[in-house]
Amino acid sequence: MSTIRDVAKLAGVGIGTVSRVLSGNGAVSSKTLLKVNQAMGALNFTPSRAARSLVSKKMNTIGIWGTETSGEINRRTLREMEAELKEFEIHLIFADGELNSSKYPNASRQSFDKLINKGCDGIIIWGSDLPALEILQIENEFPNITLLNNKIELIDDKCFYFDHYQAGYVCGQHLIDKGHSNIACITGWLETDDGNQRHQGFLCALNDNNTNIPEELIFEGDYTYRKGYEGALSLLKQDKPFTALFCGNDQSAMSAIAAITNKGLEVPNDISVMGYDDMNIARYTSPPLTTVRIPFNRMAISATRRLLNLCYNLELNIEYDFPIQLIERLSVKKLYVP
Amino acid sequence: MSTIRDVAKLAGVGIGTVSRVLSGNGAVSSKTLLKVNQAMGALNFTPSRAARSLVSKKMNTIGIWGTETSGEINRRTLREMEAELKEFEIHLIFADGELNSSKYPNASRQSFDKLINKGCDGIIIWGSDLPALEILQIENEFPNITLLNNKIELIDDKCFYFDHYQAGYVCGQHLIDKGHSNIACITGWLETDDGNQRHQGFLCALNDNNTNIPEELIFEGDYTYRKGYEGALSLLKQDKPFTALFCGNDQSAMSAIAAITNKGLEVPNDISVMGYDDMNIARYTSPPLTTVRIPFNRMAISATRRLLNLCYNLELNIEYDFPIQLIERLSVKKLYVP
DNA sequence: ATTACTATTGGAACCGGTTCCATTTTATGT
DNA sequence: ACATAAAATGGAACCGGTTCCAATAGTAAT
Repeated sequence: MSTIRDVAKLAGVGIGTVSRVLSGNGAVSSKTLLKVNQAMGALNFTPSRAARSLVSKKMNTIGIWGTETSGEINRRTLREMEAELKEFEIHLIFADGELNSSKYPNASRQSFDKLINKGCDGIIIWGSDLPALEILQIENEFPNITLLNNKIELIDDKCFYFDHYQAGYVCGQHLIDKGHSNIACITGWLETDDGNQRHQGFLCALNDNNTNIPEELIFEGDYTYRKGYEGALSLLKQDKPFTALFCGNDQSAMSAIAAITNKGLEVPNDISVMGYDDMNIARYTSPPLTTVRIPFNRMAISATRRLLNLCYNLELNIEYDFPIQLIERLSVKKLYVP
Repeated sequence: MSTIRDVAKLAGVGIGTVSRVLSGNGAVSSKTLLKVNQAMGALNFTPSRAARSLVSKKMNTIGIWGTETSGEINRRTLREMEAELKEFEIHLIFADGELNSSKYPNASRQSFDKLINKGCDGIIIWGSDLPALEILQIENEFPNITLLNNKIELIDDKCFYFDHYQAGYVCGQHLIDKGHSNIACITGWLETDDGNQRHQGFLCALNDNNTNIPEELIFEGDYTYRKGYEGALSLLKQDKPFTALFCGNDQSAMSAIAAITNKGLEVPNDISVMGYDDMNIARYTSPPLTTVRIPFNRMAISATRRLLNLCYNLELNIEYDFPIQLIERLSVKKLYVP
């Protein structure tokens, strides 16, 4: 609990000098530097975050806002962000994601206001829970934000997103390339932008290959295990047979596989299944899951760094381009086409 | 950005009065109360966390330390803790769990010191990564800690753990009750206390029923999908046939099922598999997973509340007893015993 | 009306840093 | 050696709250 004044007294210098040593800014002679460092060591001195924040008007804390902070992928990502911030002694806090803006129209603004005012220096908005207009308003009065997995043209330099449209296209094309023409799908959550994009990209790939997918074989999911399971059962009940199923994420793909298997059918012999995300478990399912890998960590790191640059006038490196990767395993089978 | 002095000026009162209104402590006449509240509203005043922390010497932040902050179960739990803390406007931060004390002998102490000194008012130590002795030392100079999923006799009132021994016993007994006598297992991570306990409890149940499990049918896992998969393959390669497999957690159970299925065997007809944790996905696997549910959320909430009580002199309700729940699904089959 | 006591109120001092300026010390040039 | 510029240093003032005490207003009792 020693203060800068204790250090100054022990070292026989003024408090300004100690402060200079701490920040490394002003000029300090090597002799005094040594004295001060010794004193700090002897007193086990650590500067008070609170006092620093009070004068610097920086909380050295950034917040994350959004409901997408669940899911295995996202947790892995949070870890990476933590690591990135630790170096700068910045804290990461969550800004409750339960407040869904559609359910509580004003809740999001309120929780933002709280954060913005005194809680943290910047916010990473994860996902597209908030309407673009609202985000733009927020950005206007509070420019220290960064978007992760969301895209708004007007503030493109603060957006770190992935081309889900293209990835969806790759998935569709892959199933076509494997000889499938009767294809079903369980979409992601279509109320989110990325869920929509990957679905559109997927449909476009089919269309470009003169394959069309009947309405009955499109099941609207929401990324959960539950909808994956129910979706597969529902699709199987339709009259239209299909040989391949594209799912909006790995979770629904996994439970869809379970449903198919429980119905006595075999993956991939009867039905090929393709996922999206490449979760850890994807390689340990039965059969191992063909999926597409999103470089989520790199996106998150860049979003974090951009925010650090904004908040603390740093110039950390950032990337905006995130290539996808098709991961072929065994859940998609090549159809023999006569 | 308005301060308490701005509010005082606008309301025509002294700063002390505003402070009294803020804290709700001192006596304030209803007239002034109204004036001050109006002024605060007009200025959109929010008190500065930094200034408050500086004088109160509380950071209004608590930390989580431990490698166990991964895994679906744990993430769900973190959410609950967040919610609990939000009410008190306390922030939750992570104290890097990568620093494994065995890998970096001093790293844990160092990162603790940092946190303790100025970072946060209390710490929840999650899991048993740190040796008990070290925890006791820490507790000695820094009493604001709480243990989650770890037990140390001397500070039992700060420990919130689950009786994994008993749960392991229940699992063993369940397999026995279902008529199995040739049982294999893929353990959890035996270097952790809870992994060990559930294994011992499991063995004890078998032993109490005059069933013994040969060395070759015990595969030492580590909770990962990978070890579950490899473990199942390795066990199948042994010469000893078995009809049931107990896994240290759901993740390894799931990948074990995948391995068994990939080898052309059927769960539960050829081999019954039992998990441990009851992850979300457990009911959507094929077959749905028989497992045991740990009331982790409730444990975490109590650990959090206990810490709040310690740090901020509150008296929130706490519970210490956490019953388990056997969740029977379809991955364990009743054997016909002649 | 006066006294005695209680309820309100204002604001100085403080928490532990940073900033900035006046002052002192040291270095450089002639 | 002396003038002068440059480097190093000390500490007051400040950030925005809380705490505490002296001062003032209000109330009841005599």
